[in-house]
Amino acid sequence: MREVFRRPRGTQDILPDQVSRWRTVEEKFRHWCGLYGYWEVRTPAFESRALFERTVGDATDIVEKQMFRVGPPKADEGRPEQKEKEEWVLRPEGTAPVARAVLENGLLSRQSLVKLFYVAAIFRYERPQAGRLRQHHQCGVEALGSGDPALDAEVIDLGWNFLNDCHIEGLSVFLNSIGCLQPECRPRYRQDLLNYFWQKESLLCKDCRRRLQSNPLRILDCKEETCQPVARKAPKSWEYLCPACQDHFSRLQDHLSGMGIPFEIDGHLVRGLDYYQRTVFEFRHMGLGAQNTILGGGRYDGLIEELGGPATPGVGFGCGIERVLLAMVPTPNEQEQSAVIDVFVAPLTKAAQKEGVKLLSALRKKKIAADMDYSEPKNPTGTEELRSLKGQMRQAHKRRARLVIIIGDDELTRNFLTVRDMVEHRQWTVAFGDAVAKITAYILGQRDPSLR
RNA sequence: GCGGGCGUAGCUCAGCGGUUAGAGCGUCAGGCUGUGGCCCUGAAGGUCGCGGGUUCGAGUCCCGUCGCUCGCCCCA
Repeated sequence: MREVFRRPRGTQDILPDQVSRWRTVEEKFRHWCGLYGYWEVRTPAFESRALFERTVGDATDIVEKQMFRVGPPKADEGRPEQKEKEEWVLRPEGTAPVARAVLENGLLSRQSLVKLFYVAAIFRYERPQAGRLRQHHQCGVEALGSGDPALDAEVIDLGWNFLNDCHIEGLSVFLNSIGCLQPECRPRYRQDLLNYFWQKESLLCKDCRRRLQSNPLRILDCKEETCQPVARKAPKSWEYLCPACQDHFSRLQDHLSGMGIPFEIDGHLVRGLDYYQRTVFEFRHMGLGAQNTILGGGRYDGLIEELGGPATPGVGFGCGIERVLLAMVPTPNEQEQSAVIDVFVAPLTKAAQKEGVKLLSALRKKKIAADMDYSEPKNPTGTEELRSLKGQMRQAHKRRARLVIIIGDDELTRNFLTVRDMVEHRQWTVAFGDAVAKITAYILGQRDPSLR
């Protein structure tokens, strides 16, 4: 094979036979969001690099090495008069852009609680593997303006119902609280954790030693064999929660229990993004391989403030659509959803094709799904021949057309059309003049038998 | 950034170091005049990812390279 253009590493072409699966997931998500009172928002695919540095955290992997940079065109690159000193990146996550949009457009000055959802492409420069791509798609929700744990519960409940509606089996909910920024809460915990890990430094992997400086909470999460036992015996975050965080956490658990959502406390669940406070959660699916988190989220009460707005609490989650698709049990009829058409027009000569094309257009205007064969004759010069009737009938059958309209010399000279019902194996003729009306009526009658 | 596996037709894959590299599916055409599903026949389609090496001889062995894939890291 000659050299061809290939899609960029870690991206996917979603071909027609897969698109229906995507649409069902997206439609289910929109449906559930609607029931919970969330409104769709769409933000740009790229944002200021600083937005993510500030919110996600500049010591996180995402900011350190996973952001795709986008810049001005080559011709503009070195120009002194170029004003854009700002750096732009493809969005590596969904929450910060939504928070930015809420703040920038003053949505919270119109109402005290803003509930939004999004479906968006997310970009991260990583080595692809099963369930991990450089461009993936997330559907997510963000609820800003309330710190009530009932709102945390609502968000989790929404995710839970959505994923169950997608027929995902073997889903587990993991929950934790990483406290708040009050001195007696996370900072105190962090300090004790640091003391503990420094004592065990020799037992830690080299990444974790680095994390001692940058992000000690993440050591809890390390999968390295040597770090695991150390992490397991580390102080637990919930033992350090300040009274307010403790109350929040236990009320959330009450709500979830009341909603009948099974969950498990995971003291090692910290999540990689800096903006989280208090609640963090993940929905994991067994049997997805290494990347088994389908949905993840938490509370981010300091985020809006960090962006220069008023102190505003918020909760949300992001859910990986590709991972949902991997986890969904495929329903049998899902594969055979090739487009079914109502009418296939089969002209036998170029003269007949002129009539056929007119008929096609007229039928489609009547909302009848119609098509014909466009394959070019093998001998384009001279002959009047199109594809043989047999060939066209085969096409019609493959397209699962209900009716085939045959137009040949007989039809042309005597002003009628031959109509064949491919299901009932019957055929009849119709005068040219009322062909469109008759065919339309027949198809509508087939679709809804009560019209017959 | 680091490991493992794999690159043969559009797709899924056979192919013990030895002639002109195969199958199934798909595509196209035919099976007497203008009629579909099944069946039968035939055709098109491959520089065996690329480059080097070993050998009388390489799709097959070795090295490199690129790509894909799985895993580590991290995350959805």
